[in-house]
Amino acid sequence: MKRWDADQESVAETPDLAALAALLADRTRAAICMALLDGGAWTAGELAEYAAVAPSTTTEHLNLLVSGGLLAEERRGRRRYVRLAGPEAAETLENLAGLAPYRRVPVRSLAEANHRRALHHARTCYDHIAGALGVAIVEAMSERGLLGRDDGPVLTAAGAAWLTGLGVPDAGPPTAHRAHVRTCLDWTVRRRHLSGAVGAALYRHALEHGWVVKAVATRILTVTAAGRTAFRAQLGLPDEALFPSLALAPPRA
Amino acid sequence: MKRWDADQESVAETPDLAALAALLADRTRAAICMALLDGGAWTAGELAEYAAVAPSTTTEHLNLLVSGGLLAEERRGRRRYVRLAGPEAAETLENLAGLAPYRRVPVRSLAEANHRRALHHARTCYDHIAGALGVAIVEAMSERGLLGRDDGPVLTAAGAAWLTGLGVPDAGPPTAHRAHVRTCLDWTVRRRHLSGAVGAALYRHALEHGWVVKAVATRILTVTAAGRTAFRAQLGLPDEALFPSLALAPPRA
DNA sequence: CGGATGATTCGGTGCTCACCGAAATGTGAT
DNA sequence: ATCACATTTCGGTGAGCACCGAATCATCCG
Repeated sequence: MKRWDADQESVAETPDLAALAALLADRTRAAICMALLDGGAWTAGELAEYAAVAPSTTTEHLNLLVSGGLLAEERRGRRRYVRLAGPEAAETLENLAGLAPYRRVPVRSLAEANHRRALHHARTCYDHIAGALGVAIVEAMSERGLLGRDDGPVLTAAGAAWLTGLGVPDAGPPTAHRAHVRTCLDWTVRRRHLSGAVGAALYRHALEHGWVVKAVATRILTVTAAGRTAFRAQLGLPDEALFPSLALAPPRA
Repeated sequence: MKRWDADQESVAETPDLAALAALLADRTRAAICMALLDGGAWTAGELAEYAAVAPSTTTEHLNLLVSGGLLAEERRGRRRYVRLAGPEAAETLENLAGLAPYRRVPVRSLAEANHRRALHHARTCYDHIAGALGVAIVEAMSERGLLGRDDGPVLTAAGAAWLTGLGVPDAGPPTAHRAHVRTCLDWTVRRRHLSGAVGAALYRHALEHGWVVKAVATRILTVTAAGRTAFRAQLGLPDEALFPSLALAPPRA
């Protein structure tokens, strides 16, 4: 047990909030991170095109994000693949996005408008389901007593039974690093959707059973006919949550 | 139901992550927010002195933070009081701080060293208890089966019974806006402490029963003799969690 | 009514940083 | 070997912004 010595060179450690925030304070870097919320690995070139900046600029941004611990990289041949560093990074991004102000952006083409509508309807959020579909799932589960009331992140006994009945693996015993069940603010609908280990397990289940399919290179999810049947039978989801054409623009703030 | 029209001026909304992050990307503004994590209202002058910048500079920072929605202000006479806008803002800050890298800062005086040690030992985090004491509470509650295992934010039946036995108000039925029980990363100890509505209720209880007292103008909590007795009897907390002099520097990352 | 105090406005300064293009590096394919 | 392709390095440029001091405004106090 050492005592404090006034003459000794002495330092303490504080979390450098500003350093982390500075990583996201740039439009281009923020856009890169939002794109990576699909959970996949992108190459530097893909991100350069997506963000509409020169490849050299992208390199600099990726260097910052990787050394800041937000992104993980993997070099394969002449390619540089980057992805989000982990679930904590993803959830922090989502929560931040839910709290952030909205910005109006012009929609330039019909294709882009359709893309946006599909995103609002159903998409992946790192490793779970977001968008109107994700929000509807949480609300249906709450109504049916599968989740603790409202946004309280509690999986009830009935909820656990429902999951095992579906054949969803138990999400293990709650792991050391990941909260069992969690919700995060959905940035399109401004309501909560299911994340955490249970959210991830449910998404995996839906994929494996063909309830939804994921388009390559985007985060868009499409609900299949089988999926509609399953979501109606299991959770009584309304049509608004099952058909992209019925998804509306988010309510004004 | 309107159809999309290609010629119509058309906009969509995206969360402006960069705008929110830019608010925190500055050292001074980040320091201000961290200071306000004590949950209290500070005047502009106090923050100027705390952050070691000119009053005029502080004004500019506060304008940005308030109009960005992170801070709420209240003008009383010639004073400008600011506080965090709400629990969501506070929890976002805490989570961000937990994910942020550490920065070494020099400790210039014995007083500052003592201050730091006290902060590490026990402090308020907006409206609940953080520091070694807060972490010890979570761990003791987990060991005793009052909280769902590990960091899973589940309050067990035994936990609910324990709280009512203490006379802690039920934290209401889980409110619409606030998660019932939640944990957030403690930036001194890098482990989780209890937040959410239950964490807040527990802190209020401890204050009202004189288990802890809060020093004015800081976030430091001092455990009283009565508090030591109570924490030992109720949770079996070890002395390390009850005496500031035994609080050690955080382990190296 | 002064005089003190807290906060704000404004002009000006220096630094940081996002960006690009051109050239260079390294890897894969022919 | 040679060409194509993905990425990186580097120098330079321009814009944004954190900061201060001096002056001003508003409020409280004697």
